[in-house]
Amino acid sequence: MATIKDIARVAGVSVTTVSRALNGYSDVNENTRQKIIEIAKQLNYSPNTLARSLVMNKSKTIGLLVSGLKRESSKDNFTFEVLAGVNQYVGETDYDMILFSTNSTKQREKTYTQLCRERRVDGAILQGIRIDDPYLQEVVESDIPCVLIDIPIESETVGYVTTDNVLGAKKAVQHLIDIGHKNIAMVNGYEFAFVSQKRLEGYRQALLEANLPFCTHWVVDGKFEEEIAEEKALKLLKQYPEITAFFCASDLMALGVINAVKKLDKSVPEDIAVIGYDDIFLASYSTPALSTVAQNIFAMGYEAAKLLIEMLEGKAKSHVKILETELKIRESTVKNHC
Amino acid sequence: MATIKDIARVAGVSVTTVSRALNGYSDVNENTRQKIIEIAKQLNYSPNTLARSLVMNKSKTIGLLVSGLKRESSKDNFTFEVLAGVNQYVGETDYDMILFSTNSTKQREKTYTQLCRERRVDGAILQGIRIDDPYLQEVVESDIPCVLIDIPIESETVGYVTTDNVLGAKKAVQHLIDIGHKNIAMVNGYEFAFVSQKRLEGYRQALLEANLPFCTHWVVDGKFEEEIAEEKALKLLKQYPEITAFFCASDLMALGVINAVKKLDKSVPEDIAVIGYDDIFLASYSTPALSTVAQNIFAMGYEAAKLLIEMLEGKAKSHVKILETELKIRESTVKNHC
DNA sequence: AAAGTAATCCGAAACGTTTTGGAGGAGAAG
DNA sequence: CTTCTCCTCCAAAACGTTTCGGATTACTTT
Repeated sequence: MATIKDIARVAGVSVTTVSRALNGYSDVNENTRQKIIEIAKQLNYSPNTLARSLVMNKSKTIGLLVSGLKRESSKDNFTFEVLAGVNQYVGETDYDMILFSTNSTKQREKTYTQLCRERRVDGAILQGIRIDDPYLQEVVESDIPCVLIDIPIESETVGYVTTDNVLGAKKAVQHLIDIGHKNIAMVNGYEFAFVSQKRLEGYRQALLEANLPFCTHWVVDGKFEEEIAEEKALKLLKQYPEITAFFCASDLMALGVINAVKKLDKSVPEDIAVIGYDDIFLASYSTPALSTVAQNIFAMGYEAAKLLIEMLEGKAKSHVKILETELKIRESTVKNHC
Repeated sequence: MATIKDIARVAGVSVTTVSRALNGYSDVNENTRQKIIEIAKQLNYSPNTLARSLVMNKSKTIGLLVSGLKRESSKDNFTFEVLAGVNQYVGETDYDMILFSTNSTKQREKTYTQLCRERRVDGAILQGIRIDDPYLQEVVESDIPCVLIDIPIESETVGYVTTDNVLGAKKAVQHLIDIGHKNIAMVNGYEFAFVSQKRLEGYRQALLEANLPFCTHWVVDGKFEEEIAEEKALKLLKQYPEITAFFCASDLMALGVINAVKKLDKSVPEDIAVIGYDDIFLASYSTPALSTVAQNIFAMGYEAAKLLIEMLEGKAKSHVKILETELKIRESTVKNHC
């Protein structure tokens, strides 16, 4: 493969000149530059990024660290959409993306930090990492610039992007209230999840502002899983028949709740209204079509990449980016006739 | 960041010895080795992959070239599952994966080959590239080892993985025949797609073996799109009311066909049976649940990565891998009572 | 005692770039 | 004629590794 040396030899100049010509420095004569470019083309020259990175001490590469890259995770394509978003922005720059995933058989006992350091990525984006993952601490404490998705940690080298979960939840619950519901239960995700805490807060706020009582017994954790949500909702409905609406912290769980309702021979939305969160693909296809709070996950990936690269280039004004959500009203919520 | 030199200095040996110690060569005393390893740990040493790659002339990196990494492609999560599969296998080795996508704004006018050469990937996997994409030719003609997904090209440096599309289609159509259908139409993808050609072949074989007529008017192209399939099916049903079953080259198109049937106030599967191809996530969730030919797309990614890395290490026996498909019978096909 | 062998180590070159600190020459200004 | 400035170029060092071809020492074998 042709190198800069080959070009230098053919052009009868030094490697320095070739390097500077190709990189657009001004201290090389325009004629020489053209000649060099021409020769480079003829020799089908591609610069060796490895060598360049080595000497420049930066690789123009960012790492995407995910943990949800398993077969099963295609149900909610959260991971995929983040990835697509990151990829989109990265493609608009001269950076490339390298993918690290934990679900590798742990035979290679390497931490994220080691992977990042070895591959000399300039920065990293972390997605799907649990808040209690020891690696999270490690990465955050290392000097590798990184941006987190849906985990609010901020420092000199760390930023994050998330959505306005409080407001999103609030809008959903307010919608339920608007259409006449007064007894609204919530199926949350799980206690330690940042988004769960925020969505609970939104739920609470909406109730309080409408002068409705907030009752902790009406809030259950569904662990973001369809089956668990179904089970919990079933219990709740049996115990508190006055409940007429559910706010769920994920669409998948909302589908579970709908199943529960059906099992009791009631129907959605006539007897019980259900609203989800996420706007996964399935939401618009299920029957009844699911009302939900849409998060633009693609945008989260995009913004995460943007933020990271801005940080790397030293032109990030802020280290956090909060995206908006959008209420999507479909068939699973409708005016309450009670 | 600590380098091999730092270790050498502290240990009082040469860099050569450190390198050889760390890489497990036998010509270094076990005591020295232990001391070196100890020091390496203390200094929190991580090898610089860039430098290593540069001198070894291989990067232990493979490139995944996809074209379908757009927001919209989350409907059929083909791309995602391939990626997950590739990632899975790669994670089991000491390789890493770097992602290239064409949907980058073309401001960076670089071809795949250039990207691969610049980043010095050892090999590449291509997915979602159209058979008439000029880059395909370029990559295949270059000396970069690569494996293609669903494109049957084979050479010294090129391999591919695909599923047995002829057999898959045949099984689907035979199933329709088994349950009593005689007038079976097909909605294919598009003419130049390799898989479309094969599935058509399977359709034809099944008909012939059952002594049913093969009629080209009953085969239409839906371009793998839901709406187009719906439209074409509508026309077909109006023109040939004797049709009682559809074999579709993708699940998405099958959903379109079901819509068409509904528009004519007929029902699936009672009036018209429909079978799809792919087994996308939606297939099992739609009503009626869609019978289909399942492809293990995750496995395709996995096997592609496996094949590529075997090729790179010179221990690939064959350059092609053909995976099996599985017929999944759900609600959209049922015994024909006509 | 000489020669051979095995174990352990090391110097230096190489990989392909970028960058630093000038060098050489031509023309302009004094 | 001398000095300055500008333009164009270059030699060499540096980045962090691996590897080739010995070199040294100690021990065995003749």
